[in-house]
Amino acid sequence: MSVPARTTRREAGSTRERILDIALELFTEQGYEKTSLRNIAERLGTTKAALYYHFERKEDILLELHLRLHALGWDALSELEALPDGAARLAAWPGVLDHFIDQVVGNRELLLLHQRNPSAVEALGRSERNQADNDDLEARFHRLFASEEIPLADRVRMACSIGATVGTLLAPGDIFGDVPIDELAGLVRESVRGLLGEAPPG
Amino acid sequence: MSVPARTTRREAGSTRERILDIALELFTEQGYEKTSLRNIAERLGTTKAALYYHFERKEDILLELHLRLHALGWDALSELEALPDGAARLAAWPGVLDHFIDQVVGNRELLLLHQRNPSAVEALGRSERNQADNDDLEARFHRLFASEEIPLADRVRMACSIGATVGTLLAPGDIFGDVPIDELAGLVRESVRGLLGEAPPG
DNA sequence: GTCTATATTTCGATAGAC
DNA sequence: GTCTATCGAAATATAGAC
Repeated sequence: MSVPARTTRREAGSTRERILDIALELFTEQGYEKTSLRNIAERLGTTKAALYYHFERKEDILLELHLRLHALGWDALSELEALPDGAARLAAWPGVLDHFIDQVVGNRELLLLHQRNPSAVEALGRSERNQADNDDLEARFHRLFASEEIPLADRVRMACSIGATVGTLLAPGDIFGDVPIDELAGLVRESVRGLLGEAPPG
Repeated sequence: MSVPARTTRREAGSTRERILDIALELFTEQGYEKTSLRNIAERLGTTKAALYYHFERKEDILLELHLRLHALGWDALSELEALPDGAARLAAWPGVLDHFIDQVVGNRELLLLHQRNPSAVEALGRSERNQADNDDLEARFHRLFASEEIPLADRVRMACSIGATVGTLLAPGDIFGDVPIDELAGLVRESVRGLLGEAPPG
């Protein structure tokens, strides 16, 4: 590995970390493909070639950012799978979702990066060393939503609650005016509770 | 204009239309930037240069697809603004959302294109002749969700219902197993009704 | 309307000095 | 760790024959 051993533990203002910060911002704003290394280097106040000391390839910058969200997904799934089976798991959903909402608020930028660059992130999983991890995560996720031990109607409600959360909390800019993110999160929590609380008519 | 006048009215299997079909598919699968004109030409069974007879620039292919969704957004907003003000508009929301769900199902591919290529679509609006239209649409949309004539909690519920709908109905592949899209739409309808029907506790 | 050939630009990546 | 200089590939776009 040519990755410098010194920066393995994250130092706050390290160059490596500054690159990741800038990349996160530019990838999200302009898109991964439209963001050139020259683009990143300019904002960092250095040259394109300097970046190659810290990352072997452009892809590796995106990969490192991806892995940080990947770890969160891993935790979230473990939390779900630790719950009891069937109806009991469904009953525990509101609590899980509360935690999920906190995670969305706390990792808004990382989630936006993924939401706005789905193709680039998927390309990572297809041609990388971490393909195994990725496939595993996807399989576990699929097992949760395709399994018939929970009625389809309830699985759809679970999906709707996720869609409502990310769709609203990741909504661009100040859609609602300048409402603080925490107040918004609280309102989403209440809204989604209504979604989960009722049985289907008939 | 070098655009051929003949294809102004859409002929079913015209080359122009076949290009748009292929582009829609490839842009969505691989992303707009990663899809080269050579890529499109190959699947069409022709050459890169031939595409330039039908479209002046690559951007124009995306633009035409964008305008088709743009028109739908225009209609949707007009429908909303035709409703009475304030609380009455909120009361009419469930009916509006029913229509919206139908539109999402009926235009799934176009919506996926936009969902998966936000940066490319935004770039269209910044440097194009249709910037005025785009800004207008955005302003009207913002007016709806930032206006204080509807309580914030209710606006959040409106946003959540949209997020739940697109998040679930545009979910990749067969998340729930192979459930027909119409059945899924019905379940989303019921789920979201629960979201809108309840008043916040306290 | 479609072709071959080519101009032009930009990007990711490398080499080697300091 | 960062620099200058450059390579090589790939993309958009154009020119002009058919």
